[in-house]
Amino acid sequence: METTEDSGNKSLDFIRQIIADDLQTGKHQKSITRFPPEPNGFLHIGHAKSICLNFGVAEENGGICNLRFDDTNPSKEDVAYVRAIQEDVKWLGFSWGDQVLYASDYFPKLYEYAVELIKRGKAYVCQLSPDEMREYRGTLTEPGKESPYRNRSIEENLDLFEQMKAGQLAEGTHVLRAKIDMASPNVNMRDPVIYRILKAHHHRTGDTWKIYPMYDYTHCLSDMLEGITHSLCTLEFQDHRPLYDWVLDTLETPCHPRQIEFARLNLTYTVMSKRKLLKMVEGKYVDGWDDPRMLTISGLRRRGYTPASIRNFCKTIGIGKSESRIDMGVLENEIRDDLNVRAERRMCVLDPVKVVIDNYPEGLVEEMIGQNHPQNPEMGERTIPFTRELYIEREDFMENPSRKYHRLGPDREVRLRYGYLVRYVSHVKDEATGEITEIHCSYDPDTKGGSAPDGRKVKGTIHWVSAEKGLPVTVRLYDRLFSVEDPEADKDIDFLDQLNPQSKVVVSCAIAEPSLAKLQPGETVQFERQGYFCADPVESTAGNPVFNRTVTLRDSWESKK
RNA sequence: UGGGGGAUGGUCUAAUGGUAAGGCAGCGGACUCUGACUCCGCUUAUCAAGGUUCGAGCCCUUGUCCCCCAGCCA
Repeated sequence: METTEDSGNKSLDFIRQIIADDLQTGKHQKSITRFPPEPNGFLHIGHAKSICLNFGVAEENGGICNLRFDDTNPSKEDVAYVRAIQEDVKWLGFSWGDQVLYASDYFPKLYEYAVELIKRGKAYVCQLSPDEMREYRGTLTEPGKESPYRNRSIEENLDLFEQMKAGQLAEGTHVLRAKIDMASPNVNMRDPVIYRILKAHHHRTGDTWKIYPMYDYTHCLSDMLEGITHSLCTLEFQDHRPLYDWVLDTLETPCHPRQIEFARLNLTYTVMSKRKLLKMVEGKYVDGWDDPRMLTISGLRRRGYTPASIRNFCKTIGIGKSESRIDMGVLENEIRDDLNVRAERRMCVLDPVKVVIDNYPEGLVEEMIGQNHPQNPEMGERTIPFTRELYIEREDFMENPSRKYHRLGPDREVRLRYGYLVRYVSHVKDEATGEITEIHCSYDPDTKGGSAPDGRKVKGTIHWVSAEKGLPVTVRLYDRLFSVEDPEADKDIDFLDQLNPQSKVVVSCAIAEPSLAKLQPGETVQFERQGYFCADPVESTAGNPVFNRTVTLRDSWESKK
């Protein structure tokens, strides 16, 4: 077996080096890896890291990466998850070998290996209760005690194991244990359970099996059976590596995959464990696994994140062995980068205030021309109807603007993007509320399209939508799901108490340029000055699209204020 | 107080005995029909103390702090 010790923390290079060495020495012809999710929940951004790593290194070395479901605990698993996981991996842009693999496909072989273990005197059936077993296991500082059932004869073990398999014994009464060392300083080696009785319906094998193998026993053998060369997993399995190796060594298997560990992903302002995500879904704290606020792959997809942005994110954070918490801003930067080049621009007013162009003819509709992308003429252009009454963003007008404010205000001239230069005339205010209800402007007919023939410049360009031709839309603005950087930092506070009440804001009076009516669900556009918005692929009302905000634009005005 | 890991700016990653580099964040500036994008500039780091060496983030010694492990979960 491999005895090489890890050194240093540069896991990716470490992994690459090991693989390169193994290939060069002829130990392996190509590298075969696997991505082994348990189908007990949806995949999240943390899995994406593992997916990119496993599929990535296989690709780099002309090998393949298997998709294998680690479905050894039927009580937690479901076919719905199996389906969703496959979709998510595909969507991320990866493909596995000829077929999807399942640990449950190996149940017969795994059983044979267990019998072999018993025959070699390396496993025994134990009747200690769970409580007793915990007692016998010892503690972190004290060695365990040997089970009174440890030295049964091979024949008796074989017979009992057969009875377990046949369903003749009750759940919790008997388990099969590896006979290793109850005094091992590594508690994982203190005669770990390798099979338990579970009379649950399995989503693939039905009621065939009454006993199910444990992870530690299953994983190494599954890897071996598939000819996996490098088995990449997260840090918490480091203590399990001796057991992984013990099973393969004891069984003298024809090949022996090498387990290498790396740190799992943590992000600020979110939680990552499936257990917690499940709690949020079941407790209806979110609308489902694909709620756009969730950092699940399907949530991110619905939110408008692209596969490329997630792959780039995984590349940029790297692989290491030290626990870290990546700033959410890194992920957000990746999606901005990607969407900036591919999303078409549109105008949409989220918080409208009416503007009347006093000197613009009533009833006239002019079709203005807007570039779909300011840096890429190949993306074409669209027309935008301009009318006497328009809406602009409420925050684009200020009664008493500071010198640094470049938008509309008393005595100011600004450009309506792709429209006209307009000058402030007056504004109307609701006496009772103090709210501005209407702004009157005059336009310069010589500035159609937005540029002045006399070459005069204006500092501000604002976006607008025709009041009469505009398309009402629903937009959902998302803030971070949690209000604190590390929702799990304080162990006395439940992470659910850290949920951010502002995490979802629905804007129903938004109005957008009419060209948005043609947008397909799932497509993303940039609402100029507002951010990137994805037409919700799940929810959409005919003629009144629902948009999820993917991410905001950076706004230096915000920081200058 | 057992075992296994880890520690480089605010954050993440690189530098394998030879000028501590890059991304994100931050700050300043240029440009701009998006206060976006783009471009330019700047601030900030080797856990500590010893040792080896011409030279140490890297090697050695001793500490400190952090994470994981006592499921019939994975």
